[in-house]
Amino acid sequence: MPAHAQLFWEPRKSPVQARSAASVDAIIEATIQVLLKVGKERLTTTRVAERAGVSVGTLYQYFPNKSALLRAVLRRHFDQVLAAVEQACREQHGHTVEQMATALISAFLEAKMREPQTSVALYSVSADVDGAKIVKQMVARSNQAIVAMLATAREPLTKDPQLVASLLQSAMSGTSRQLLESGDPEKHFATLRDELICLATAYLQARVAHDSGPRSERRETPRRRGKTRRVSLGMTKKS
Amino acid sequence: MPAHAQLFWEPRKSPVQARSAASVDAIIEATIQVLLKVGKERLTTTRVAERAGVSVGTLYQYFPNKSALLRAVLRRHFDQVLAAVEQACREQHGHTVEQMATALISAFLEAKMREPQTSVALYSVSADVDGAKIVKQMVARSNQAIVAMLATAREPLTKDPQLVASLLQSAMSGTSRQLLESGDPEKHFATLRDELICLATAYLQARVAHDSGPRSERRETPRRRGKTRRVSLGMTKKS
DNA sequence: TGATTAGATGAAGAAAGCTTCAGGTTAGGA
DNA sequence: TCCTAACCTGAAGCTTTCTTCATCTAATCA
Repeated sequence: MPAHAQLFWEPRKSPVQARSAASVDAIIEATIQVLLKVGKERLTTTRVAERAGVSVGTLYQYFPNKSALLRAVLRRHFDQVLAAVEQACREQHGHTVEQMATALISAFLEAKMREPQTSVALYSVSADVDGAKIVKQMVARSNQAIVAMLATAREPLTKDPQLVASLLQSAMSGTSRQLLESGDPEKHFATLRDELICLATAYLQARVAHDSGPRSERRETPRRRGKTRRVSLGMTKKS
Repeated sequence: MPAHAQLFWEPRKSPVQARSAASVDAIIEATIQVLLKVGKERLTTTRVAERAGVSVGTLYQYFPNKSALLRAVLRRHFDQVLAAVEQACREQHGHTVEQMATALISAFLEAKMREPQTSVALYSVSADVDGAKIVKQMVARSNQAIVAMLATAREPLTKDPQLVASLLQSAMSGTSRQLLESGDPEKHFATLRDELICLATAYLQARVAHDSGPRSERRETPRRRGKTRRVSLGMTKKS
């Protein structure tokens, strides 16, 4: 019985020597490569191991099972996107909602599109590993960042910031998914991004001061800039 | 060799007698029930068959394999949602964009939420069966309907209708997904729906010609409009 | 250098589920 | 009634992948 806490989840063993850390990384990298090469259906732990240049046994020394491995890959991916979003939000404190929308959406989409193939492949993986749970955590943190940013907007929001952030989030994920699965993400990237920015901006400006009318309030159309495209993903909190 | 065209895809055999037609339906129904009861991972063809009250052999008489069965279930689900969307779009011809947004979103969300559990479960199924392909077809048809509707709007669009429809679509799917996976869809339904309507309306109005003075019928809320800030991040797009 | 722990290996055990097919039933026309 | 086609049955073959574990090698430290 090993001494190190042997919890039955994620990393089975924590790297102590350098080589092991290298293995873990190689394994995760290999997983993505195998995924892209043979697809989710034919991704086996053995294949991943050999691609990583280690044996299956080694793989199982760091990941209790295939599922955990896949989850680790997912987490790493989302972490990268989240980091981009959080940074963008931080940088926009005190700006206008339009600037915020632009920065937020640009950062998000760009992060998601850094490796389109991978992003797409991970959608399918997500379903096999309760990815929804991971996504939920990420979305929660992402929402936090967005809410914090919106709170500092030049124009004060009239609506529950959580709700607004949630909608933005939904619109972003929806659009990015649509984009990624459109067959040729690169091609529509700029168009969709600009249109999404327009959408977000219009929405935010509709949720800014100018009265407390519940909704459906007729608002003058926001300044037009950028083009828009898709939407998706949402996150609700108890109001 | 059977006489009936034995193409190697979807329905393996077409019902001739009444009992077989009943079987097909029972099988699809059973699939959903098993899915909800034991989850995607433990859904087996045998289990589906016994739940449907037939034998596995019968199942395989109508579906070439498990995948095709799942695809059939997916299709049926999407068809229902699509039907709701198409009807709503048809009914809104000639109305204002706000009315359109309201009707479209209400119809879509309501259809998706008719059986929340099922909708959620199908997300995971989708990944195992190239659901993206099916979704793509559905989205295409849905987009058609939306574009056709927008073309008749009281306020003419200034942007590529396809693009606008696409964004709306993305925003809707994104939000509905968020809603469904939020743990308690019922609870946030109304809130998210209304907010999404606000978002869509704001967006559409931003994509409408604001200069055409002709009576626009909608005029309430003569609030002060213009503090439109100028801020322009490098975003100049060529129209 | 020797002892001890970390890390690596990979053949093989074990489990499962998909799919088939040879043969039995039922419906409906002649 | 008889016959044929449509339809149903379900045990078992077949394939495949996950995961283990006894054993070996490489570091680290005294």
